[in-house]
Formats: sequence, C-alpha cells, structure tokens
Amino acid sequence: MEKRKSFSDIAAQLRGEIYTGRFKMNDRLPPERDLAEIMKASRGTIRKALEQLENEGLVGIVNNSGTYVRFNNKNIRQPIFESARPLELMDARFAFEPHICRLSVLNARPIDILELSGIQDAMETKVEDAVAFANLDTQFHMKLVATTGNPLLEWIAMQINSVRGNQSWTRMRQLTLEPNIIYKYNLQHRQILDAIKFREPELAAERMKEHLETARLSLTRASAT
Amino acid sequence: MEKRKSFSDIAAQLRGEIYTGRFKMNDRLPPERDLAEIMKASRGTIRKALEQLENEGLVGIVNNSGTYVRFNNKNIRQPIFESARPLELMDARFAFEPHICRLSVLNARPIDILELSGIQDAMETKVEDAVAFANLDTQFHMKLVATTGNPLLEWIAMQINSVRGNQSWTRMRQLTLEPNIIYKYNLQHRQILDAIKFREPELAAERMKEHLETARLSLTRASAT
DNA sequence: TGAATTTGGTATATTATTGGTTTGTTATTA
DNA sequence: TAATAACAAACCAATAATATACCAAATTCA
Repeated sequence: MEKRKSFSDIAAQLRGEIYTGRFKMNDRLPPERDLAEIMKASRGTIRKALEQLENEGLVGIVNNSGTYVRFNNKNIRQPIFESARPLELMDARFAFEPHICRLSVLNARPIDILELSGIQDAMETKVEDAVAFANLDTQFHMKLVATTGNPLLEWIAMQINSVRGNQSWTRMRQLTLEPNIIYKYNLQHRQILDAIKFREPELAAERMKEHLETARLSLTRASAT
Repeated sequence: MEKRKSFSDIAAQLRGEIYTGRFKMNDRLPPERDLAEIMKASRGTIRKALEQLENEGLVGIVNNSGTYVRFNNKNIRQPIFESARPLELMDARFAFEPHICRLSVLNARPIDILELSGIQDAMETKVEDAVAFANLDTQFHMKLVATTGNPLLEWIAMQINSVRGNQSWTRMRQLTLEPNIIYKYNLQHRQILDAIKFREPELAAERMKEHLETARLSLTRASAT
C-alpha cells in the first residue's frame, strides 16, 4: 500500500535535488508527465509543486519548452550545522553556557525562574523517555538563554540548538541518554537552577561546567563503542 | 507496559521538534491520525496538544488541509544585525573568548602562534590609527578562534564579528579607541599571547577576561558622555 | 514545406485524505 | 468512590490529489 504524496512533499524532494546539485544550474527538469511517473504522483500535483518552486525562485517554467533550474548551489554555502561534529558542539557549549548562567543570575526575573522550574519538574518525570527528555532539555537551555535578555546570545543559542535537531544527533541521543544518565542530568540541572535562584553567578557557572563535563564524558564513552 | 501520555507531554515534544528545526517553517505536520500512531497517543490527545500549540502561535491548523509550522527560527537572525547593541555584543564576547583562549592553548600549532605574533606586531605600530588598529584587532580575534580548529566556533565568531559592521558600533569605535586605550589593549593582547605560548589555558582565559573588562569599561565610559 | 510529436496550460469529474465533531468506554487521580 | 482525562470508533464536510481529455505553441523530422 503506497502513501499518497502531497505537492509539498514533491516540492521538498525536488528542492533537495537542486540544492545538492543533482539538478544543476540551467538544467532542464524532465517534462511534467515524466516527473509524474518518476515520482509516482499525478501531473496536477507535480505542477503545483513546480509552481511553488518557481515562486521560491528555484526554477523557471517556460511554456512549451520546459522547467529550468535557476539556482546555483555554488553560491550557497552549506550551513555549518550540517557538518558539525558532537565534540565540536560540546566545545561551543563549554564556551557559552557557563557565562549564560552568570548573566541569567544577573537578569532573570522571578517569573523566569518559575518557568524554568516548571520545565525542570517536567524533565524529572521523564527519566525513562529519552526523546521527551531531550526536547525538554532543549527548552530548558533556550529558556535559560532567554532570561539573559540578550537577543544576540539567544540567536547564537538557537544556532547551536539547530545542530542538535539534526538527524545524526537523534542516534547519538539514543546511545547516551540512558535512565541513569538522565537521572544525573536532572540532579545537575536542579543544582544549576538553585544557584540561579540564590543569585550565585560563579556557583551557577561552575555547576554548568560540571554538567557539561558529564555530558562530554558520556559522549566520548558512547562514541568509543 | 507503556505509560499513558498527557496532551501537554505531546505538546512539549512537538514544541521541541519545532524549536530544534526538525519541523521547519511552513512545513505541514503529519496528519493527526498519523501523529497519533507515531507518538503512541489517541487522536483526541494529539488534537488537544495541537490546539495548545496553535494558541502559542507555533502552528496554524487549517481545516481539511493540515497543521502548519508558523515559527521560523531564522527570523530571529534579522533583528540581530539591525539592533544588536555594543553592550550585548560585549556579553557575547565575554561568554566566548575566554574559553576560546583555553582551546587555543590546547590546539594551536607553532605556526599559528607565529601568525598571531605577526598580527600583534602590526597592531603595536598602529597606536595612532584607530581604524587600522580595529581591523587588525578583528583579524587577531578571528585568527585566535581559527587556532581552535573548530569550524563551528569559527562560524559563530564570524557571525558575532559581522555585528560590528553596523553603524552604532563604528561610531562607538571612534569614541573609545584613543591612543592610550590602544596602548593598553596592546599590552593585554601581548599578555594573552604569551599565556598561549607558554601553554597556560587558565591564565590565558583570565587575561582575556581582564582585556574584555577593560573594553567594556571604556565602552560604558564612552556611552556616558 | 507540412504533418507528427512534444511541451506547458487548462478544465472536469472522481476518489482519497484531512480536520471537526459526537458518543461511549476505559484509565488515572483526588 | 467520584471526577477527570485519555482512548476508540464512527461519521461529516471541505479540500487535495487523481485520471483523463483537450488546447496552443514550439520543435522535430520526413
């Protein structure tokens, strides 16, 4: 039983072929009727997808002639996140997050700390669910950065986080996030949060460093297997 | 035996997927029935979760069509370069550069240190020329990051530096970079470089902090005028 | 030259899919 | 035990995808 494909699925697929250079600049795509057969969709769907790609400026449709690629993938650099390696990401977090804690102590409002506590409470119920925990963990760190009130830092954190959203990371998550590790993370998160509550900038930073050291250890241990 | 998942669990998980960019702007989420199967919950629960995300503005539900992501984590990029203020930038540098120094000590090759010394020598001849000094200063910090061998950090540093291109920063430079300040910066740069040469990570980090503290002071003093 | 073929553009009836809704049951919690 | 929340199954109406046919302009080729 084959699934029906929506026009945005088709668009996404063609977009990928163009970005990766499978279809190069000025290439003519196969005729709509052929594409329909190749991609197992009706011609109408193909047309809608191509129409969207034209609006995005990726292709140009010429009547009675064909659809041509209008995108040069040499001009666009692959985002750095695609190729970032786990330990490189850890170094970035080591650089950032301890100081984020200091700034959070200086700037966080009571309501921010309340929200962080809420996320923390939720995390502590997810010892057995790696996926749910990881998502909450992301929220926790994003919220932490937000409390600094510095949009530049927030933006950088988002870039770092988008690395973690990558597919290869989901596998790594499966390997590292065992219940006992999650338990330890929860303890450390709680300690960091307490340090922020009691307005101890250096203590918060120090505890974040310990937390990251734990994370790095479980990472290197996992990649050794 | 699997636990029953509440609608807020589902909402949190989807929220995470959107924040980390696994579901991108304008993507259509899988149909409610599919989500129910994927996330091991009933359709009613999925519906409640989606309803909440819609209230948060993260997604838009379109009748008879689908649920679409209405959150673009790249949108945050635009305001950054327009509105990042010098003191916000200083906080970002405070977060980053001390740790960069540590990593540089661990990874810099002799030839890297030689190049850094070259830039440093050039800077010391530019005590009277604020513009030339500022350019070399940028080079120095970029080269420093490059010695870590971590492309992710390098990329982030580049983003931070690009903020310096905006107008308020240029004006601020005019105000702060007086010869006696440049002289002090040169001393501090030299000390940082020495600490890296002698492979003292914490000393290098500490001296970078002092340097940034000096820079911040002259910044606040300038904006007070 | 001139007819056949190929191309995107358009129209229409049919089928499958999707969110919205209702009803009743089963687990969980206070 | 009573109240709340998740589950399950069925149905509705709007929408999207399909299948098919035909058009007009460009290209190909006898």
